[in-house]
Amino acid sequence: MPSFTIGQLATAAGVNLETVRYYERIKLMPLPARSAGGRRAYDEGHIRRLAFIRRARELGFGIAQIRALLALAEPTPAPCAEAREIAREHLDEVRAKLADLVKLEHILAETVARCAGGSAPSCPVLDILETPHSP
Amino acid sequence: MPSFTIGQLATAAGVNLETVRYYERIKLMPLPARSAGGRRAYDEGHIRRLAFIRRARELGFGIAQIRALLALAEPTPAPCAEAREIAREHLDEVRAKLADLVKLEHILAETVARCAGGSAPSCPVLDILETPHSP
DNA sequence: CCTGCACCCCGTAGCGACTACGGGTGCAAG
DNA sequence: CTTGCACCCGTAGTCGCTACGGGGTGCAGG
Repeated sequence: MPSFTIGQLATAAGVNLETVRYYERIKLMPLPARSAGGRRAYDEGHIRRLAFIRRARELGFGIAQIRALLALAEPTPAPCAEAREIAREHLDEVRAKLADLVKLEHILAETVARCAGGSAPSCPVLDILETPHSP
Repeated sequence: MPSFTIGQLATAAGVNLETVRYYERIKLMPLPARSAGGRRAYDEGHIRRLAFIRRARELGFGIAQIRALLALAEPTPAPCAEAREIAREHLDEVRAKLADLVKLEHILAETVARCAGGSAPSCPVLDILETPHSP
């Protein structure tokens, strides 16, 4: 039975060590066994769970969503519809953010481009900030 | 000499009242005059400054960047080049986020689409998260 | 005049998702 | 045995607000 320290677990899953302790505090990771000296002892199950969490975070899922996904991953009977629903909601959020960011990119790019001409009497960057609502 | 309460200022600039007090605490907004009863008394200059801040926040500038932009906006002959530089850096950040979000959208959309077929033996959503085993 | 109400005062704590700090301890190599 | 790293723990800081609670102020209606 191979056992891992928190540092080994963190490295294996590609997560900051402090973050592992944080996940333990918020009960996203279970309390592991302890060595004689009081150190956390993890197994491969923990590594897989933490890797799952890390991947989900990379994909922008929130902690609450990850909790739900982990709960679905546990029991066997077809949770696919529920998992899809969580992912679909998240996708909607991502698309909304994306749309906002695209608009923002246009405004900023245009403003910066207008600035490139040299020393105008007034600065387009400051101008756009002094003007209420999008041009 | 028209004078405004904090509530009027907040409404005029389209900002939450508590946010105005927060901006005062972090010295983004100056300490205003006070009425006999101890209430904050603002003028149009404050409204313009707060509106500028709000617009910059809408465009995703951070507080530190806004501080820099406000410093540039204050002296009369605005050094346009410096303002452009701040905006250009911010644009780079926005574009980086945008690129990440686009990738994310693809992965999620594809995953959710694969799920739509009905009750598959394994769930694509959980699969992509690299299905771990019981915790 | 008095009451009721909206508005304002202030300090503090909470959000999400970590990250950092500081002082103390376990363990293995030299 | 001693060095030095990895780990232990609790707490506080990050960003940009938002909420809460227990008061005080100012003004209109009765």
